[in-house]
Amino acid sequence: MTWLKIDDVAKQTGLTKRTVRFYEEIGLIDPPQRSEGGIRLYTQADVERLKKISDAKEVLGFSLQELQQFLKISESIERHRQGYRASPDKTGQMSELKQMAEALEEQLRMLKRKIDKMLGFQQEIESLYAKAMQLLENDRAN
Amino acid sequence: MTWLKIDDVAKQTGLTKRTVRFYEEIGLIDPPQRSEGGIRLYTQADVERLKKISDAKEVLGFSLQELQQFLKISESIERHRQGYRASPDKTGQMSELKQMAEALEEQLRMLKRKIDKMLGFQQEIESLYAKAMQLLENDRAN
DNA sequence: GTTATTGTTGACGTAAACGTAAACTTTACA
DNA sequence: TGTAAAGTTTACGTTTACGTCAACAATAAC
Repeated sequence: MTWLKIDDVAKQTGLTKRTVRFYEEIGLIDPPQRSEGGIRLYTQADVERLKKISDAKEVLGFSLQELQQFLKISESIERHRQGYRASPDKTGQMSELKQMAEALEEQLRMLKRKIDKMLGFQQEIESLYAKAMQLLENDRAN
Repeated sequence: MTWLKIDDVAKQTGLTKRTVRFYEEIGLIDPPQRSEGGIRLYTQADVERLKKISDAKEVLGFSLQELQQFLKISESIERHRQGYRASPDKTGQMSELKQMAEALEEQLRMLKRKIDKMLGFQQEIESLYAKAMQLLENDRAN
């Protein structure tokens, strides 16, 4: 296992060291391993998770709170899947799962709306770009 | 011409009255007409512009500064098109236009990247949703 | 083995994007 | 025409998401 220190992580993710520590502070990522002296040691998996978080934040426009929510949902479903929490509380699990499913449906609706609007903007920008090019060509013709 | 007051605008756009005034304050929208007594009077066009701004902010994740930049580009191109600024400074106009075109290309690249990542997330969420449904069905079978 | 890096924990600072409260004016309407 | 509702400005408050010291500890490099 090859360990990474916070500066490597920062370089690989594009986040700052401060941000990485901050994400740990607010519980967005689990506290990583530590060296004897107390220095944070990350794995490549940690880096991937951070990359994903960074992407999700940038692309989906999620706040860090929403991201926490979303990550909790994913993990909860994975946990259910792996049979963890074979708790006696069947009914509780069921209603929990239903809530997750509803939340996911909501996310999907949101995403689709956003993608649609993005495609709309893309069209618009392309049209603007075409107009700009046309103007430039007209000028060139003189 | 039928005038709208700020509360109507707020309701139509989904923004708050404070936000509408704030956008005016920072120059994101032009100051609207005023009544004799000094009350802001908006047109439907103002509402549409605000809706667009709101969409762009939400969907593109632009900061208000970036939005200003973007709006300036659109307007600048429209102005060029309509022959406004038939200024004697040909060369200046050209290089301005070139800059706009480059900025637009940059925006397009960014948009495409975002759309791609969004589609990726959509896949992922759909897969999560499928897993959740499967779990629910398994439970139902008991 | 001693410096130069790099890391750690506080703690306070800050920019963006509004929210909120106060004090006052303008409109709407019964 | 008087009063409630809606609007205005001014100004300070708040939340989010980090940035930026400072003071000290641990590693790395020579």
